[in-house]
Amino acid sequence: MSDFDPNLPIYIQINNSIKQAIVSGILKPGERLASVRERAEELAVNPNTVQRAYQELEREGISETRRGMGTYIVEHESLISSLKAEMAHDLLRKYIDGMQALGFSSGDITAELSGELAKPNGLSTGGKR
Amino acid sequence: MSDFDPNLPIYIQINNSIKQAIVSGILKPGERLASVRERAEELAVNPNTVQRAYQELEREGISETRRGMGTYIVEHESLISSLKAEMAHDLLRKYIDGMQALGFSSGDITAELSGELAKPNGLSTGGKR
Amino acid sequence: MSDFDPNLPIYIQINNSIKQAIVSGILKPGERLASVRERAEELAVNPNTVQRAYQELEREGISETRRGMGTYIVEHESLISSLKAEMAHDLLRKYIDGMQALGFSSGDITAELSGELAKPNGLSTGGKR
Amino acid sequence: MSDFDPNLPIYIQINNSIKQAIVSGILKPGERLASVRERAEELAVNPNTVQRAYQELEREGISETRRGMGTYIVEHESLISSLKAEMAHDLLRKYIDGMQALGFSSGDITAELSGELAKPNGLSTGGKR
DNA sequence: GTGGTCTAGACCACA
DNA sequence: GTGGTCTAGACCACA
Repeated sequence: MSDFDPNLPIYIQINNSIKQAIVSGILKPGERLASVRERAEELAVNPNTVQRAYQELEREGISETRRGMGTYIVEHESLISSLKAEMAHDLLRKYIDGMQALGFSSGDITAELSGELAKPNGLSTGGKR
Repeated sequence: MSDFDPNLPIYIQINNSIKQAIVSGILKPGERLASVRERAEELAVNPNTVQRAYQELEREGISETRRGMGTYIVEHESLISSLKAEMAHDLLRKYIDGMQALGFSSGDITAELSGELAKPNGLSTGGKR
Repeated sequence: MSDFDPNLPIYIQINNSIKQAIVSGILKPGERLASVRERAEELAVNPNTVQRAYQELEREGISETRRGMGTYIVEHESLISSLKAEMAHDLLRKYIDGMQALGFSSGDITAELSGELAKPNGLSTGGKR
Repeated sequence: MSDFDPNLPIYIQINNSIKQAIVSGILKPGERLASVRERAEELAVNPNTVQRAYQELEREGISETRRGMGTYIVEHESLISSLKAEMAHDLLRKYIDGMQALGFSSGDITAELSGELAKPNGLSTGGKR
């Protein structure tokens, strides 16, 4: 999984994937993130890049660094759930606004979604960009 | 309207907004785009940046330039409609994939959309990024 | 025939086509060229562009302007034949040098030519760019 | 070697020379190109101009860039050979079409080539444009 | 160091 | 006026 969108900074894409993992429960509050070096190797990316993603995460209050011990996801339960709501709302608005800019009505927007979800493999097409 | 997302190249954002305008009918096939210099001034951006957006557009077969006369949207009607389908599908997949990465089920995804569209001002919140 | 190579100035392409016409006998020494306006209309090009092509032609000693009468091909017979030799040599060197730069041997270069000329429609493929 | 044909965009000439180098085996698949800045200095040209040449190359599927590491020739062996065929055919058609436009017969065309190749220095006259 | 984007501004071919 | 190319040089993300 080292194919990044070249039009978006990689550190932002890494940061995002971590937030997704937290919100979806793959990473739990209090858990330790992979070390910068481990993660960099996995992603075939320079450690500086992972480092920057972790910094952003900390700035957002989602992780915290413990000297010599690594980076941990914050325990703050409500923060996680509000994060989920915020990210979902962001995705939703991007979808709705984008469709409306293309001239789709509310009915169209709902119909397109239903149609796509009804597809046999509706759950796993393409890649997230 | 000169606020660009700092995480995405400006020329891509300009290119995108033109495609939206075409698909939504604001710009019609055969019509002339604003000149590079005009548009650059409007957007408070360097002419080179607008030109790059126009170049991409031409590479995508959406516009054509007539020497000394300006840049025109191609007449090819079917191209416009396939462009609309492609852009809509892109938005849709980004929404679905994003939601699924957050752990939402198909039901949740539909419910969230309906809820948002039902809001009184459901048609014009936030900004398109 | 108004498809010009966008990477070469149009006036040079017009100038070239006139020289070809002279050398191939389509235009004869002493003959009058089409007026700037006529030619511009035929080529769907701005008169200034044709004008510039004619200027170049005169600079090369191939045509001369007679006030109020138009542009005429020079009578100088030897000039025409030397023009033919020069243009042919130019084409030839471009071909040979290009092929050699690609790593072809003299044998290859001859073989490729023979092969192409032996094709059924070997005399009229593609367009001159 | 910084003399460019003023009638052809410099970035196209640079792009061309790289393709020639690849096809003739001077540059091999997988190899790294000189950096934009290095090449710009060598050619006494602005870095932006070299970059544009590299971009075109990438668009043509001939090179790929690795973030922060440089630009590399693609490994795709067949692409190289088809590139060679395409460039040779282009040169050939330009020669044949040009000669025919001058009124030369197929016999003449072949004869001229043989004559030139038979010259003592037939392998290295003039400059490649 | 390496490529990507952007600005500021010049000059050219063409209309 | 209109797009195309080019220079000079800045700043950014990434290695």
